[in-house]
Amino acid sequence: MEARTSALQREIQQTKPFQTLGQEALLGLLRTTDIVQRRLAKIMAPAGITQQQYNVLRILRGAGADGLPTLAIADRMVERTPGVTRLIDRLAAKDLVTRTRATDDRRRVDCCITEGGLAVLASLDDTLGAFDGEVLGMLEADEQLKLIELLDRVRQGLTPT
Amino acid sequence: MEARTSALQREIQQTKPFQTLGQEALLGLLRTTDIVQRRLAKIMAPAGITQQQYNVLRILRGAGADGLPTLAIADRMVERTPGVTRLIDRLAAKDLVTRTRATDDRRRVDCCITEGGLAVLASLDDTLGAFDGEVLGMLEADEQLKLIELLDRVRQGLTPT
DNA sequence: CTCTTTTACTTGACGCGACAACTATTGCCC
DNA sequence: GGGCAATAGTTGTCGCGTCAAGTAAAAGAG
Repeated sequence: MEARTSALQREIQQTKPFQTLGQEALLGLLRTTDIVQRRLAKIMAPAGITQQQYNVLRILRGAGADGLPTLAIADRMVERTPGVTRLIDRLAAKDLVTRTRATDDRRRVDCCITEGGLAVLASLDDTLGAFDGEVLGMLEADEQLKLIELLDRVRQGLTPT
Repeated sequence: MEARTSALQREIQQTKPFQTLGQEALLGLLRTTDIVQRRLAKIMAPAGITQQQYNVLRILRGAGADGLPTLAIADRMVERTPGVTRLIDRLAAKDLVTRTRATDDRRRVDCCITEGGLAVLASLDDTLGAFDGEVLGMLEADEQLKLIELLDRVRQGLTPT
Protein backbone atom coordinates (compact mmCIF):
# COMPACT_ATOMS: atom_id res chain seq x y z
CA MET A 1 0.00 0.00 0.00
CA GLU A 2 1.43 3.37 -0.95
CA ALA A 3 1.59 6.33 1.41
CA ARG A 4 -1.70 8.20 1.77
CA THR A 5 -2.41 11.32 3.69
CA SER A 6 -5.12 10.48 6.13
CA ALA A 7 -7.74 13.09 6.87
CA LEU A 8 -8.80 11.12 9.89
CA GLN A 9 -5.35 11.05 11.37
CA ARG A 10 -5.21 14.82 11.39
CA GLU A 11 -8.65 15.01 12.92
CA ILE A 12 -7.80 12.97 15.94
CA GLN A 13 -4.28 14.36 16.36
CA GLN A 14 -2.80 10.94 16.12
CA THR A 15 0.93 10.76 15.60
CA LYS A 16 1.28 7.20 14.43
CA PRO A 17 -0.17 6.20 11.06
CA PHE A 18 -2.88 3.54 10.94
CA GLN A 19 -1.53 0.05 10.71
CA THR A 20 -4.26 -1.23 8.44
CA LEU A 21 -6.89 0.20 6.16
CA GLY A 22 -9.47 -1.69 8.14
CA GLN A 23 -8.47 0.16 11.27
CA GLU A 24 -8.82 3.47 9.56
CA ALA A 25 -12.15 2.59 7.98
CA LEU A 26 -13.53 1.38 11.29
CA LEU A 27 -12.46 4.50 13.11
CA GLY A 28 -13.78 6.65 10.30
CA LEU A 29 -17.11 4.94 10.60
CA LEU A 30 -17.28 5.44 14.35
CA ARG A 31 -16.23 9.03 14.14
CA THR A 32 -18.53 9.98 11.29
CA THR A 33 -21.51 8.50 13.05
CA ASP A 34 -20.55 10.23 16.27
CA ILE A 35 -20.65 13.58 14.52
CA VAL A 36 -23.94 12.78 12.83
CA GLN A 37 -25.49 11.76 16.12
CA ARG A 38 -24.47 14.95 17.84
CA ARG A 39 -26.13 16.91 15.07
CA LEU A 40 -29.25 14.82 15.28
CA ALA A 41 -29.42 15.30 19.02
CA LYS A 42 -29.33 19.06 18.47
CA ILE A 43 -32.11 18.89 15.93
CA MET A 44 -34.34 16.86 18.22
CA ALA A 45 -33.65 18.82 21.40
CA PRO A 46 -36.02 21.74 20.69
CA ALA A 47 -38.86 19.25 20.25
CA GLY A 48 -38.05 17.89 23.71
CA ILE A 49 -37.25 14.39 22.56
CA THR A 50 -34.14 12.32 22.04
CA GLN A 51 -33.08 10.26 19.05
CA GLN A 52 -34.35 7.07 20.58
CA GLN A 53 -37.66 8.61 21.46
CA TYR A 54 -37.93 9.87 17.90
CA ASN A 55 -37.16 6.40 16.65
CA VAL A 56 -39.94 4.89 18.75
CA LEU A 57 -42.40 7.52 17.61
CA ARG A 58 -41.54 6.82 13.98
CA ILE A 59 -42.09 3.13 14.48
CA LEU A 60 -45.42 3.74 16.16
CA ARG A 61 -46.51 6.12 13.45
CA GLY A 62 -45.77 3.42 10.93
CA ALA A 63 -47.76 0.93 12.98
CA GLY A 64 -50.94 2.96 12.74
CA ALA A 65 -53.91 3.06 15.07
CA ASP A 66 -53.57 -0.47 16.42
CA GLY A 67 -50.23 0.30 17.95
CA LEU A 68 -47.56 -2.27 18.70
CA PRO A 69 -46.64 -4.37 21.74
CA THR A 70 -43.49 -3.32 23.56
CA LEU A 71 -41.37 -6.22 22.37
CA ALA A 72 -42.29 -5.63 18.76
CA ILE A 73 -40.94 -2.12 19.10
CA ALA A 74 -37.77 -3.41 20.68
CA ASP A 75 -37.36 -5.79 17.76
CA ARG A 76 -37.39 -3.05 15.23
CA MET A 77 -34.80 -1.14 17.16
CA VAL A 78 -32.24 -3.92 17.72
CA GLU A 79 -32.61 -2.89 21.29
CA ARG A 80 -33.04 -4.67 24.61
CA THR A 81 -36.45 -4.70 26.22
CA PRO A 82 -35.68 -2.89 29.48
CA GLY A 83 -34.55 0.15 27.59
CA VAL A 84 -37.71 0.26 25.54
CA THR A 85 -39.96 -0.05 28.57
CA ARG A 86 -38.42 2.97 30.16
CA LEU A 87 -38.20 4.86 26.91
CA ILE A 88 -41.94 4.49 26.61
CA ASP A 89 -42.41 5.41 30.25
CA ARG A 90 -41.02 8.82 29.38
CA LEU A 91 -42.95 9.18 26.15
CA ALA A 92 -46.13 8.30 28.03
CA ALA A 93 -45.28 10.87 30.69
CA LYS A 94 -45.17 13.47 27.93
CA ASP A 95 -48.45 12.16 26.51
CA LEU A 96 -46.84 11.30 23.20
CA VAL A 97 -47.90 7.66 23.43
CA THR A 98 -50.51 5.63 25.29
CA ARG A 99 -50.14 2.16 26.74
CA THR A 100 -53.00 -0.26 27.13
CA ARG A 101 -52.92 -3.77 28.51
CA ALA A 102 -54.21 -6.05 25.74
CA THR A 103 -57.45 -7.85 26.62
CA ASP A 104 -56.84 -10.96 24.54
CA ASP A 105 -53.41 -11.58 26.06
CA ARG A 106 -52.93 -9.81 29.32
CA ARG A 107 -49.13 -10.09 29.17
CA ARG A 108 -49.02 -7.75 26.23
CA VAL A 109 -48.95 -3.99 26.45
CA ASP A 110 -49.90 -2.21 23.26
CA CYS A 111 -48.31 1.15 22.64
CA CYS A 112 -49.92 3.72 20.43
CA ILE A 113 -48.82 7.16 19.28
CA THR A 114 -51.06 10.08 20.25
CA GLU A 115 -52.02 13.20 18.32
CA GLY A 116 -49.36 15.00 20.30
CA GLY A 117 -46.80 12.43 19.25
CA LEU A 118 -47.72 12.85 15.61
CA ALA A 119 -47.44 16.61 15.97
CA VAL A 120 -43.94 16.31 17.39
CA LEU A 121 -42.88 14.15 14.47
CA ALA A 122 -44.42 16.58 12.01
CA SER A 123 -42.55 19.46 13.61
CA LEU A 124 -39.27 17.73 12.87
CA ASP A 125 -39.90 16.62 9.30
CA ASP A 126 -38.55 19.67 7.52
CA THR A 127 -35.40 20.08 9.55
CA LEU A 128 -34.58 16.41 9.32
CA GLY A 129 -35.23 16.33 5.61
CA ALA A 130 -32.87 19.25 5.18
CA PHE A 131 -30.32 17.53 7.36
CA ASP A 132 -30.06 14.34 5.41
CA GLY A 133 -29.74 16.42 2.30
CA GLU A 134 -26.88 18.26 3.95
CA VAL A 135 -25.13 15.17 5.20
CA LEU A 136 -25.01 13.53 1.85
CA GLY A 137 -24.83 16.73 -0.12
CA MET A 138 -21.12 16.24 -0.48
CA LEU A 139 -21.70 13.07 -2.43
CA GLU A 140 -23.05 12.59 -5.93
CA ALA A 141 -25.95 10.19 -6.33
CA ASP A 142 -23.72 7.39 -7.57
CA GLU A 143 -21.42 7.87 -4.60
CA GLN A 144 -24.34 7.74 -2.23
CA LEU A 145 -25.32 4.45 -3.79
CA LYS A 146 -21.79 3.19 -3.41
CA LEU A 147 -21.74 4.19 0.26
CA ILE A 148 -25.03 2.45 0.86
CA GLU A 149 -23.73 -0.66 -0.82
CA LEU A 150 -20.46 -0.73 1.08
CA LEU A 151 -22.23 -0.29 4.40
CA ASP A 152 -24.70 -3.04 3.48
CA ARG A 153 -21.81 -5.39 2.80
CA VAL A 154 -20.09 -4.52 6.06
CA ARG A 155 -23.27 -5.30 7.96
CA GLN A 156 -23.71 -8.55 6.12
CA GLY A 157 -20.28 -9.70 7.18
CA LEU A 158 -21.14 -8.78 10.73
CA THR A 159 -24.73 -9.73 11.42
CA PRO A 160 -24.00 -13.08 13.05
CA THR A 161 -23.04 -13.09 16.75
CA MET B 1 -33.47 6.74 -10.04
CA GLU B 2 -34.48 3.19 -10.92
CA ALA B 3 -36.01 0.78 -8.43
CA ARG B 4 -33.49 -0.84 -6.11
CA THR B 5 -34.02 -3.55 -3.57
CA SER B 6 -32.88 -2.18 -0.29
CA ALA B 7 -31.11 -4.52 2.10
CA LEU B 8 -31.62 -2.02 4.85
CA GLN B 9 -35.34 -1.86 4.36
CA ARG B 10 -35.63 -5.58 4.93
CA GLU B 11 -33.43 -5.36 7.99
CA ILE B 12 -35.61 -2.88 9.77
CA GLN B 13 -38.87 -4.38 8.55
CA GLN B 14 -39.91 -1.13 7.07
CA THR B 15 -42.87 -1.20 4.76
CA LYS B 16 -42.43 2.08 2.97
CA PRO B 17 -39.44 2.59 0.69
CA PHE B 18 -36.93 5.34 1.50
CA GLN B 19 -37.84 8.67 0.02
CA THR B 20 -34.30 9.71 -0.75
CA LEU B 21 -30.95 8.05 -1.12
CA GLY B 22 -29.60 10.35 1.54
CA GLN B 23 -32.13 9.02 4.01
CA GLU B 24 -31.10 5.47 3.30
CA ALA B 25 -27.41 6.24 3.49
CA LEU B 26 -27.83 8.05 6.78
CA LEU B 27 -29.81 5.22 8.31
CA GLY B 28 -27.32 2.69 6.96
CA LEU B 29 -24.54 4.60 8.61
CA LEU B 30 -26.31 4.75 11.95
CA ARG B 31 -27.28 1.12 11.84
CA THR B 32 -23.89 -0.18 10.76
CA THR B 33 -22.14 1.70 13.51
CA ASP B 34 -24.66 0.49 16.03
CA ILE B 35 -23.86 -3.10 15.16
CA VAL B 36 -20.13 -2.45 15.26
CA GLN B 37 -20.42 -0.82 18.66
CA ARG B 38 -22.30 -3.73 20.13
CA ARG B 39 -19.58 -6.07 18.93
CA LEU B 40 -16.90 -3.84 20.34
CA ALA B 41 -18.67 -3.70 23.68
CA LYS B 42 -18.66 -7.49 23.79
CA ILE B 43 -14.98 -7.64 23.01
CA MET B 44 -14.12 -5.19 25.77
CA ALA B 45 -16.44 -6.60 28.42
CA PRO B 46 -14.20 -9.53 29.47
CA ALA B 47 -11.41 -7.05 30.18
CA GLY B 48 -13.80 -5.18 32.46
CA ILE B 49 -13.72 -1.93 30.51
CA THR B 50 -16.01 -0.06 28.18
CA GLN B 51 -15.28 1.42 24.78
CA GLN B 52 -14.79 4.86 26.21
CA GLN B 53 -12.49 3.61 28.90
CA TYR B 54 -10.52 1.78 26.22
CA ASN B 55 -10.34 4.98 24.23
CA VAL B 56 -8.94 6.89 27.19
CA LEU B 57 -6.39 4.18 27.90
CA ARG B 58 -5.24 4.26 24.28
CA ILE B 59 -4.79 7.98 24.41
CA LEU B 60 -2.83 7.75 27.64
CA ARG B 61 -0.65 5.00 26.28
CA GLY B 62 0.17 7.24 23.35
CA ALA B 63 0.95 10.08 25.73
CA GLY B 64 3.71 8.14 27.47
CA ALA B 65 5.05 8.50 30.97
CA ASP B 66 4.29 12.19 31.37
CA GLY B 67 0.59 11.58 31.08
CA LEU B 68 -1.94 14.16 29.96
CA PRO B 69 -4.14 16.69 31.73
CA THR B 70 -7.83 15.83 31.82
CA LEU B 71 -8.90 18.43 29.30
CA ALA B 72 -6.30 17.33 26.80
CA ILE B 73 -7.81 13.88 26.92
CA ALA B 74 -11.28 15.30 26.42
CA ASP B 75 -9.99 17.18 23.37
CA ARG B 76 -8.83 14.05 21.68
CA MET B 77 -12.14 12.39 22.27
CA VAL B 78 -14.46 15.13 20.96
CA GLU B 79 -16.04 14.72 24.32
CA ARG B 80 -17.27 17.04 27.06
CA THR B 81 -15.20 17.45 30.19
CA PRO B 82 -17.63 16.19 32.82
CA GLY B 83 -17.79 12.85 31.13
CA VAL B 84 -14.05 12.48 31.07
CA THR B 85 -13.67 13.35 34.73
CA ARG B 86 -15.99 10.56 35.75
CA LEU B 87 -14.61 8.18 33.18
CA ILE B 88 -11.23 8.61 34.78
CA ASP B 89 -12.73 8.31 38.25
CA ARG B 90 -13.66 4.76 37.33
CA LEU B 91 -10.38 3.95 35.65
CA ALA B 92 -8.57 5.22 38.73
CA ALA B 93 -10.80 3.10 40.95
CA LYS B 94 -9.63 0.07 38.97
CA ASP B 95 -6.00 1.23 39.24
CA LEU B 96 -5.66 1.50 35.49
CA VAL B 97 -4.65 5.15 35.66
CA THR B 98 -3.23 7.52 38.26
CA ARG B 99 -4.09 11.17 38.76
CA THR B 100 -1.70 13.70 40.19
CA ARG B 101 -2.27 17.37 40.76
CA ALA B 102 0.40 19.22 38.74
CA THR B 103 2.82 21.24 40.87
CA ASP B 104 3.53 23.96 38.33
CA ASP B 105 -0.16 24.70 37.77
CA ARG B 106 -2.33 23.48 40.56
CA ARG B 107 -5.46 23.62 38.44
CA ARG B 108 -4.20 20.83 36.25
CA VAL B 109 -4.59 17.14 36.98
CA ASP B 110 -2.25 14.90 35.04
CA CYS B 111 -3.50 11.44 34.21
CA CYS B 112 -1.13 8.59 33.54
CA ILE B 113 -1.69 4.99 32.55
CA THR B 114 -0.43 2.33 34.96
CA GLU B 115 1.19 -1.03 34.31
CA GLY B 116 -2.21 -2.56 34.92
CA GLY B 117 -3.72 -0.29 32.32
CA LEU B 118 -1.11 -1.25 29.77
CA ALA B 119 -1.74 -4.91 30.52
CA VAL B 120 -5.45 -4.48 29.88
CA LEU B 121 -4.74 -2.87 26.53
CA ALA B 122 -2.30 -5.60 25.63
CA SER B 123 -4.89 -8.25 26.47
CA LEU B 124 -7.23 -6.76 23.88
CA ASP B 125 -4.81 -6.21 21.02
CA ASP B 126 -5.23 -9.55 19.30
CA THR B 127 -8.99 -9.73 19.48
CA LEU B 128 -9.39 -6.19 18.29
CA GLY B 129 -6.94 -6.69 15.46
CA ALA B 130 -8.89 -9.72 14.36
CA PHE B 131 -12.10 -7.78 14.63
CA ASP B 132 -11.21 -4.97 12.31
CA GLY B 133 -10.00 -7.54 9.86
CA GLU B 134 -13.40 -9.20 10.11
CA VAL B 135 -15.41 -6.00 9.79
CA LEU B 136 -13.75 -4.98 6.60
CA GLY B 137 -13.07 -8.47 5.38
CA MET B 138 -16.07 -8.20 3.11
CA LEU B 139 -14.43 -5.38 1.22
CA GLU B 140 -11.48 -5.43 -1.15
CA ALA B 141 -8.68 -2.99 -0.44
CA ASP B 142 -9.85 -0.53 -3.06
CA GLU B 143 -13.35 -0.64 -1.64
CA GLN B 144 -12.01 0.02 1.83
CA LEU B 145 -10.24 3.06 0.45
CA LYS B 146 -13.41 4.20 -1.21
CA LEU B 147 -15.34 3.84 2.03
CA ILE B 148 -12.71 5.80 3.91
CA GLU B 149 -12.85 8.51 1.30
CA LEU B 150 -16.63 8.74 1.27
CA LEU B 151 -16.77 8.95 5.04
CA ASP B 152 -14.07 11.62 5.03
CA ARG B 153 -16.12 13.67 2.63
CA VAL B 154 -19.28 13.28 4.67
CA ARG B 155 -17.42 14.51 7.75
CA GLN B 156 -15.99 17.44 5.87
CA GLY B 157 -19.43 18.56 4.84
CA LEU B 158 -20.51 18.31 8.44
CA THR B 159 -17.71 19.51 10.69
CA PRO B 160 -19.05 23.05 11.20
CA THR B 161 -21.72 23.56 13.92
C1' DC C 1 -56.28 -30.49 35.60
C1' DT C 2 -52.14 -29.46 37.73
C1' DC C 3 -47.03 -28.51 36.95
C1' DT C 4 -43.48 -26.66 34.25
C1' DT C 5 -41.92 -23.68 30.57
C1' DT C 6 -42.16 -19.84 27.74
C1' DT C 7 -43.43 -15.27 26.74
C1' DA C 8 -43.90 -10.35 27.72
C1' DC C 9 -42.65 -7.21 30.42
C1' DT C 10 -40.97 -4.56 34.76
C1' DT C 11 -37.58 -3.26 38.28
C1' DG C 12 -32.94 -2.48 40.22
C1' DA C 13 -28.18 -1.27 39.85
C1' DC C 14 -24.43 0.70 37.25
C1' DG C 15 -21.80 3.12 33.48
C1' DC C 16 -22.02 6.82 30.20
C1' DG C 17 -23.19 11.41 27.78
C1' DA C 18 -25.25 16.09 28.10
C1' DC C 19 -26.10 20.50 30.20
C1' DA C 20 -25.70 23.78 33.98
C1' DA C 21 -23.69 25.57 37.96
C1' DC C 22 -19.80 25.84 41.12
C1' DT C 23 -14.76 25.84 42.96
C1' DA C 24 -10.01 26.64 42.62
C1' DT C 25 -6.10 28.67 40.26
C1' DT C 26 -3.63 31.44 37.32
C1' DG C 27 -2.97 35.40 34.31
C1' DC C 28 -3.74 39.99 33.00
C1' DC C 29 -4.69 44.81 33.23
C1' DC C 30 -4.02 49.12 35.07
C1' DG D 1 -1.03 44.58 43.92
C1' DG D 2 -6.26 44.36 43.78
C1' DG D 3 -9.87 42.94 40.95
C1' DC D 4 -11.67 40.37 37.00
C1' DA D 5 -11.59 37.30 33.43
C1' DA D 6 -10.04 32.92 31.62
C1' DT D 7 -8.67 28.15 32.56
C1' DA D 8 -9.04 23.41 34.63
C1' DG D 9 -11.86 20.49 36.86
C1' DT D 10 -15.71 18.74 39.84
C1' DT D 11 -20.56 17.95 41.10
C1' DG D 12 -25.71 17.40 40.34
C1' DT D 13 -29.49 16.05 37.54
C1' DC D 14 -31.45 13.56 33.82
C1' DG D 15 -32.06 10.35 29.81
C1' DC D 16 -30.44 6.06 28.03
C1' DG D 17 -28.18 1.27 27.52
C1' DT D 18 -26.80 -3.11 29.80
C1' DC D 19 -27.21 -7.09 32.59
C1' DA D 20 -29.49 -9.73 36.08
C1' DA D 21 -33.65 -10.79 38.60
C1' DG D 22 -38.37 -10.85 39.33
C1' DT D 23 -43.62 -11.01 38.14
C1' DA D 24 -47.51 -12.26 35.72
C1' DA D 25 -50.08 -14.55 32.28
C1' DA D 26 -50.52 -17.99 28.63
C1' DA D 27 -49.14 -22.58 26.59
C1' DG D 28 -47.78 -27.12 26.71
C1' DA D 29 -46.82 -31.88 29.12
C1' DG D 30 -48.43 -35.74 31.39
